Parts: sequence; structure tokens; C-alpha cells
Amino acid sequence: MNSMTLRSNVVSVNILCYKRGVQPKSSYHHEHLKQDLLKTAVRLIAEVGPEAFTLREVARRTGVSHNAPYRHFQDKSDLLSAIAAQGFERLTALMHRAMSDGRNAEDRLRLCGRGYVEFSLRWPQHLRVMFDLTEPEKISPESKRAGDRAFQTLLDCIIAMQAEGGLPPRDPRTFAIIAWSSVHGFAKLAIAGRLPFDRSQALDFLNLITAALKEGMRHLPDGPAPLR
Amino acid sequence: MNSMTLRSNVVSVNILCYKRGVQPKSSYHHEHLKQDLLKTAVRLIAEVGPEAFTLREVARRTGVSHNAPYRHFQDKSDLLSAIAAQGFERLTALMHRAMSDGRNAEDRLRLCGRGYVEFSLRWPQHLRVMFDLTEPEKISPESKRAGDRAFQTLLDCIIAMQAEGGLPPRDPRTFAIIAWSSVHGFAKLAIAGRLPFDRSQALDFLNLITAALKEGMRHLPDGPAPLR
DNA sequence: TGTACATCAGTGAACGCGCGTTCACTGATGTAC
DNA sequence: TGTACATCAGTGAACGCGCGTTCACTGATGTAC
Repeated sequence: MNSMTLRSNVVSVNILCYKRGVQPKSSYHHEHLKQDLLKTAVRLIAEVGPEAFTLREVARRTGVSHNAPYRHFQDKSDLLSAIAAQGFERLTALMHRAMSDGRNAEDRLRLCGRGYVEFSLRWPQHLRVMFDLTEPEKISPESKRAGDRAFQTLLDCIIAMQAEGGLPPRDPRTFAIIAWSSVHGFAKLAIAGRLPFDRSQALDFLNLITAALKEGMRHLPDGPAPLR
Repeated sequence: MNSMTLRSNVVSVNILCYKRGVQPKSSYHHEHLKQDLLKTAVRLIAEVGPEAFTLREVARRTGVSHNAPYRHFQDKSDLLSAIAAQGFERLTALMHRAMSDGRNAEDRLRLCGRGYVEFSLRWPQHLRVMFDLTEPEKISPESKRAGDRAFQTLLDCIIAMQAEGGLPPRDPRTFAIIAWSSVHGFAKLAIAGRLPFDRSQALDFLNLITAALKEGMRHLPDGPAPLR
């Protein structure tokens, strides 16, 4: 049965390469299994959380021996880093999608936050891998870059809003950090079950937070030392 | 050597009870070991994090057999619940201490948030046990109560500020949740190493967040459905 | 005061478990001739 | 077209590990008589 799974993977990767007009890779599994493993891993994390998550179970659910992952990931923490990076990419995509309905910069900022909270409530365990599992000095370059792109999405919102005159002209990162903190904290507290909300009530309440943020940032006093 | 440790514990619990004018408990170890285990556990969590934390190591470091903890805690997750509860108690105490220097309600609210962030940066792993490790439906009554007391501290600040006229007269929980989210999120992002701050810069920046919060909450529009 | 007994917080041996990782291997594929 | 060979993503056995938890026990203490 394992060999059948293997064979079907071979076929599908070749079809995939053909469709995209890409040269099939020189060996039969290659990048495809890496993506499969990641996909399974993300699902497993969502299901059991990062504590109960094991490499062997990922391999098992992917239909592959427990050593196969070692061809694609250095070790367990390397796989977790990849999961974190993928989380940031999905988060960025979801924020962009949510923002696309915005009527103006202010509305887009609101929707950006909404996308952030939707992602968080939908994949709380993934969020933990992204933010809670790695010590700062051990964040992988890949995860750092993906995280920076997510932050850049927020930053662009702020800059656009400044251009529209909705926010005063100061370092946009200051505003971005304030907004990020509020939305991130709200999402984390909601996930932890420490707020008196269900999911849709949470998204309603978020509008209140966004409104408070807008007013607060508009009337921000001169700050302390500027950001590095 | 183990028996010596035991004996010395017996002596010290008796001295403790004597000093406090309390009747020594009917058996020789009792509550004292429970507190010792908790203390060691909190230290171990701070050192290695909740993932690497084990019951056996707690027992080892307390100088007691690996089964002794089972006399005081049902199982590992019961001990973790107790650690969470203790975290909320310390957080509450730290916030109260920080607030005691406040000149007025507004200043006390600022200092309350500062205490929260100081606690978080000082014991990030403990914070994770409090917020990230337990699914909402599995929060122990003890931990829930201790968490509520911490929230009440914030709520009292808000109420006092409303009485002073610094905030409009609406459901104080609305304000409390907004403020809590911002401060919690800021602390978590700082811990995760996703902000361009060191510890003292973080506390500086927090003043900016507090200022934005004050303005934002003062000019809050009418919200959606009221809180339950 | 002395003795027998109950209590129960401790002990240490044992169990079963599944993990991450290493190792030598194998066999499907692509390529050179 | 056929054959020999290199490559390398897979395999399965094995290792060492320490965990959480259960079990029957023990021995210090308090208490009843």
C-alpha cells in the first residue's frame, strides 16, 4: 500500500510539472512530498496543538516512513520553522483578501485587522507556532522574512491612511506597532477563552477596538525616543 | 540524603507553623511540600518553558521522590493549573504594587498596564501557562477565579477613571477589554521578539500605547451589542 | 507512662509508551555510452 | 534500442531516552486506651 501511495504521488507531481510547463524534477518525489508533509503537519498542529505534534505522526499521516521527513527537513524544529513561515504567508494572504473590499485606506486598515483576527480564531494553534514556540534568537530567517511581509501589509495600510490625511505624518511603524498590539492581544485573549465572546461577537467587538485605535492614533502625543 | 532533606522539611514546617501561631498539621509534611513543589515548578517553567517541563524534574529539584507530587496534585495538568493560578495572583499583586505610586486614576491605569508588561517580560513562560496552554473549556475554577481577580484590578482602574470624569459613563468592561487587549498584545509581541525593542524601550513605548488608549476610549463611538 | 493501632505522606520498583534520531540499505529514475 | 552506472528519496530496524502513572510498601506521627 505504501508503494501505491508512492507511485500515485509520482504521477501527480509529474502532471503538476507538466501543467505548469516546468521540467519534472530529476527524481520522482522531491518537492511534492515536502509540500505534502507541510500540509499534513499544519493540519496535525491545528488538531492536536504543537505540544502533542510529532514528526512520526506527520510521516504516518502522509503515508510515508517516519524517516522520509528527514530528507526534506533537518529536524523537528526545522519543520516547525517552516510551519511558522507558512502561517505568516497565509496570514498575509488572508489580510490582503479581507482588505480588497475596503472603500478607502481607513476601511482597509479596519479590514486588515479583521483578517488578522479571523486567521487567529480559525487557526489558533498555528498562531502559537508563529509567535509562542520559538525564542527570539532562534527565529529562522525564513520565518522572520515571512513575518516581516505580514507586518509590511499593516504598514502599507498605515502609510496609505497617512497619505489620505487620516493619520498624522509621523513614523508609520509607531502606528503599526500600536495597532498590531491591540489586534494581536485581542485575538490571543479571545483564543484563550478569557473574553466573554463567541466568534462572531468577537468580530463585532473588534470594530470598537478599531474605532478606538483610529481616534487614539490620531491624537497621539509626541512619543519618547524614535524607533531604531 | 533524601531522608535528611525530608527531616529538615519537617523541622521547617513546624517552625513556620509555630512562628505563625498556627497548629502544626497532623502529619509531618503536608501543605509545605505542596508549596515547595509549586515554587520549584514555577522556577523550572521559567527556566525551560512549559514544553520541557516535567513532573519528575520538579520532584527531583524539590529533593523528593517522583511520586511525592501525586499526594498533592492529581496529575501533571493539575499542577499546571495551580501554576497558572499562582501566576494570576502574582500578576495581580504586581499590578497593585505598581499602581500604588499613581497620582490619580488615569495615572494608576497607566501604571497598572506597566505592571502587566513588567510581569510579562519578567516571566514570559509563566504567562504562557496562564494564557496559552489550556483550552478554554479546561480552565480550572481556581485559575479562572485568579484570572478574574486580575481582570477586576483593571476594571477598578477604569471605574475610578470614569468617576473622575476621565472616561465616559458606559460599561466599564468594554474599556477594560480594549485596554487589556492592547497591553497583552504588546507584551506578547515583545516577548516573541517581533518588536524592535529591548526591555526598557518597550516600557517607554508602552506609554505611547497608554496615551493612545486614553484618547481612543474617550472618543469611542456607540458600540454594537452590549456585553453579556 | 506505655502500648497498640490508624493514618497517610512519603518511597522505589516497575510498566508501557512513543518519541527523535541514526544507520545501512534499496530500488525507481535519469543519463552516458 | 539496450546496458551499465550514478543518484538520492525513500525504507525498516535499532538505539537510547525519559516520561507519566500505578503499585505495594514503609515509617513517622498522632491518638485511644
